[in-house]
Amino acid sequence: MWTRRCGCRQTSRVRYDIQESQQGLIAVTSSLRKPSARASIAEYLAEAIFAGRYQPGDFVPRELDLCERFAINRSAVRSDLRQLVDAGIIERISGHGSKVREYAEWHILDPQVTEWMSRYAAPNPEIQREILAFRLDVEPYVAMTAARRATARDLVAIEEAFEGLGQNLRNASCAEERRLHSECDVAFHVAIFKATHNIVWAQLSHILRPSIHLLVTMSNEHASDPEESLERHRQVMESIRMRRPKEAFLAAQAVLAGTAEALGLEPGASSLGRGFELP
Amino acid sequence: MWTRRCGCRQTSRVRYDIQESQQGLIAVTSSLRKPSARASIAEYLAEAIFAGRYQPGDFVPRELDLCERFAINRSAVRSDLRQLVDAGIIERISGHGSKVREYAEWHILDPQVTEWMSRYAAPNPEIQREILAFRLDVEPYVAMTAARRATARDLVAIEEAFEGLGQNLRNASCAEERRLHSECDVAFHVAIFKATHNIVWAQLSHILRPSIHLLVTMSNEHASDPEESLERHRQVMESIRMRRPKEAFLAAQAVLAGTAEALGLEPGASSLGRGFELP
DNA sequence: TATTCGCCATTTGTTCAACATATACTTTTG
DNA sequence: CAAAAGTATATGTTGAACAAATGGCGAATA
Repeated sequence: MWTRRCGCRQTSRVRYDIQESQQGLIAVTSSLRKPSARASIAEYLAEAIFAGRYQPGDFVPRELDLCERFAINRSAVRSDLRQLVDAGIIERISGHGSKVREYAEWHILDPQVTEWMSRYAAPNPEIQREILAFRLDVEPYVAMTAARRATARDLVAIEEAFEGLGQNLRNASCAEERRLHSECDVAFHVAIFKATHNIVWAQLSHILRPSIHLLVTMSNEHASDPEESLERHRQVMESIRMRRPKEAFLAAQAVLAGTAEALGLEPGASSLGRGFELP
Repeated sequence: MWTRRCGCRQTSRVRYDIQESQQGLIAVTSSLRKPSARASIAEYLAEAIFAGRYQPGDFVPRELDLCERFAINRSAVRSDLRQLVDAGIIERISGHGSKVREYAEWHILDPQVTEWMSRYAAPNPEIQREILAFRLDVEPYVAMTAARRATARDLVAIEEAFEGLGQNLRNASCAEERRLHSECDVAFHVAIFKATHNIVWAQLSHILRPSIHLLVTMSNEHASDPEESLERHRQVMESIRMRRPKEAFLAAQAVLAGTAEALGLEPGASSLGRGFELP
């Protein structure tokens, strides 16, 4: 007779719910309420990997173990693992296991990956610094382009985000307020990328998310003048509205200057910015 | 009794091999030799979608149909469809079908997607033009950055690609030669992106593939002077070697100028290039 | 007549079972 | 001692059945 090794009975499901919460997992769905919305293994593993509990070269638990831990069948586990493979995060070696790939091989431009990065923030600081360096490179130019091409509709999006930025600025104490502020910050920059009316730039806006999120988190500690930051954002917005590309370039640089410092990156290291006499 | 609706016998498998080849599919593996390397449904659908046979809003065949056509089981089909979902190309609607998403929603920065784009080329020309516009925006700056940061090892990669570019330049008649030339062209530009030593830029190098591929295809018709193009590439390489950022910027612009014209994009439209007095 | 409710067909989502294949380690045998 | 054979363990593939979601059709109803 073949003894079951994967499928789990309802009893064991409850058992694992408890077991996992002791290990500090992300919230496992209250399985009794809505059994359809199953806990995503991809989500769990992404969190674990981004947090560094599994590092490049490590092997994540094998399929059958994940089946047990999450009281789920193998097909579902494999489906979720597939997502990590498509994201370039893990590599499946037949007959051996699933290995975490090197950071450089991750598809960090994939929206799903950037979402994980912002959600489970502070992945390895190295990638964060790379992304911020990239932002320092391109954002001034993106703002400049937006100043040339932005339509009225684009301005609406930018302005709405800016308004939200101002409203959620005051009481940065509560967590919810901070989250909203972060959202608006992201929305503001994304709206500018979209205003370039180029599909590549627009998609690149996704990679801002993690670094902006990290920045908002850090700015709580360093606590630079929020009023000043808001004013700098306003400068960017106004320059775009007035169709003044050069001013937009400078204003965007100013916005990033402070944030770069907070992360220990000097603005002068910008690869695109140097070598030019600014207009 | 439950009648089988998905799984197919070996007989039906042969049947579909023939049927599909009549429709001009990509080569279906000679199923008798190596049954392990199964025909990828993802590959087939990607080709069909990129070729425009399924357009945004259309529904691709349902799972069971794909099972039949490719003589494969449903799990495999679902696994492959998952890949297209992760690429943002299709959207699965429970109980309805799998719909092709709008071009703007595709994850065109995903390496897998860019590979499909270059392989099955000529997706919608719109995206191609967007990508080239993006290249016009950033490549000069990337070359400039590379000129500052390139190591000796980076130069080796750049030079090797350049050598291959020269060797496969002469007889552009045969398809294999053209393919090699295209490969080297990609390798050359990718090496420069890598030389920036920024993970984001390095990954962005993937999006070169489709536009370079298209360019090589078109250059067969327009037939601009290949010697001249090679010389321009050499200029970029030398500028990077000599650590002359400004020259690298200009040389890269020159390389792209001709290619832009071939695609009906004026270099002056570059969003990053304008507004500055070049050094 | 128009509208809403509920049934039904279709299609994707989940689960379970069994076997095939690839890889690493171990044991056997020359 | 080394090469070959075998074994343990993991992922890969296949097949079957059921569950859930969606859309459309039709009947009951205001």
